[in-house]
Amino acid sequence: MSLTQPHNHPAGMERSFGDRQEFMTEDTPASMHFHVVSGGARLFKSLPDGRRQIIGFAHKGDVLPAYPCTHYHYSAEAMRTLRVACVPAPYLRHLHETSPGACAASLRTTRRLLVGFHNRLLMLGRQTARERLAAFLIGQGTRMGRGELWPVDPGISRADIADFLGLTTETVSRLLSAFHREKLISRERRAIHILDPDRLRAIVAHSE
Amino acid sequence: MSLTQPHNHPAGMERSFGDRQEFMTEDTPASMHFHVVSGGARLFKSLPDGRRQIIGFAHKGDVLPAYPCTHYHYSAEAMRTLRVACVPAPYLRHLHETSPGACAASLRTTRRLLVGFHNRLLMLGRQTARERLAAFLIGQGTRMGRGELWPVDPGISRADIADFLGLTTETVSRLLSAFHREKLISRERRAIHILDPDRLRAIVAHSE
DNA sequence: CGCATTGTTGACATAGGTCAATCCGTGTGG
DNA sequence: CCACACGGATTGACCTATGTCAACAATGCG
Repeated sequence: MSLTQPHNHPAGMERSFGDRQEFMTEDTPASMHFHVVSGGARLFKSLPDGRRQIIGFAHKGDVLPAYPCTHYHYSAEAMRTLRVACVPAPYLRHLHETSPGACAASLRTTRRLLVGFHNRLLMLGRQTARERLAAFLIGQGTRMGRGELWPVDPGISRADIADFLGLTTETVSRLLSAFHREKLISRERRAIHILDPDRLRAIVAHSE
Repeated sequence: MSLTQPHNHPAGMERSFGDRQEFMTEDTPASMHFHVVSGGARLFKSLPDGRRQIIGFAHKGDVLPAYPCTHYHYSAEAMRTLRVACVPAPYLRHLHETSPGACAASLRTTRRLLVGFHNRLLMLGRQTARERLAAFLIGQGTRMGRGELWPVDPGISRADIADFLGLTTETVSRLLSAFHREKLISRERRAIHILDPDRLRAIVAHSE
């Protein structure tokens, strides 16, 4: 869901972007990795006719890598404001080629991402809208360590949720209302609070 | 679609499996990477009620890695017969920690996989059944180098295609019939031959 | 305070799923 | 060498989850 974790690398040139500013575009030659210093970004791919799929969100500490060093294979835009440090691709490449530790760390985080994508393929390919939304809420609203509950980032709009889950805003809205009626969540302003994580988890797993 | 490419590593113990034999299971402690020597395998995840999503196929030369070295995060079964070399996870880990070249190579192949998954998220989340099937046929039936056309592996059943694309066998069958009527493909026995790759590609891209 | 953007809700349309019958290819036994 | 049986594949009739279109409500910004 979020991207790779930081290595220690030199603070490259920093740049800031405003709300919805697209700072990296699919099929653009990729020469920089972006390390998020503050704020958030959405990463997405889109089809020529405008259909969009959100690949993930990036927050403070995440790195948006320039994968194969020719093109970015996804686009990214700032959510509200965003500050990133730019790490030149050749720098990281060189680091990987000389420091096994750094390379192994990148490999580990990349693999962790991969496992996340396996789950999302299952979700998008085989789960119902209800199951997907429950999975999303669990993923966003609980932090893995403790069993703590966080409100879902209010910077994430219904459209973002829809584009993340492969649904429409209307469906997301209706399901959120249903979850609310079932007392699984509460909504105040845009923030969503999880009330019953166990039942949500049950929805994800057994299609309740 | 297929997994990572080979490093040179010692020929570990080899094992063979018969048709549909599941040789690696989700949530099983993972201690081996499997390097495919011959035959093919399907990699998948499934839900408790039996819904299944095929993550990818592996062929000769591909490696099925034990990602985070605790559990496999997907299951795999043989398609027809399969022969694999087992590479102990600690061996590869050690190699990665000591040889930056080997580690960088793994990182590269893992990243290539990641890019493939980005595309599949877009496909599963936002493309129609028709577009998905066209994308699948293009992906299977053309090899990137030349513009050569291969028949789709007849070891891949309609159920496999459906589970790969997040559809049902009936839908796949109906669409194949439609493609046949439109002279985009021909079917002989189970093998599917691509007749008009350009038009198939057009379907993938602009939702024709 | 009023516009503009986002979210909610409803009525209706449809892509794709479900269930069921039939077909076809291959393998088997007589 | 043929009948028969079994597992896929195909096709059809029908159903439903989700999308589409449209009206309206709520938020938040200038």
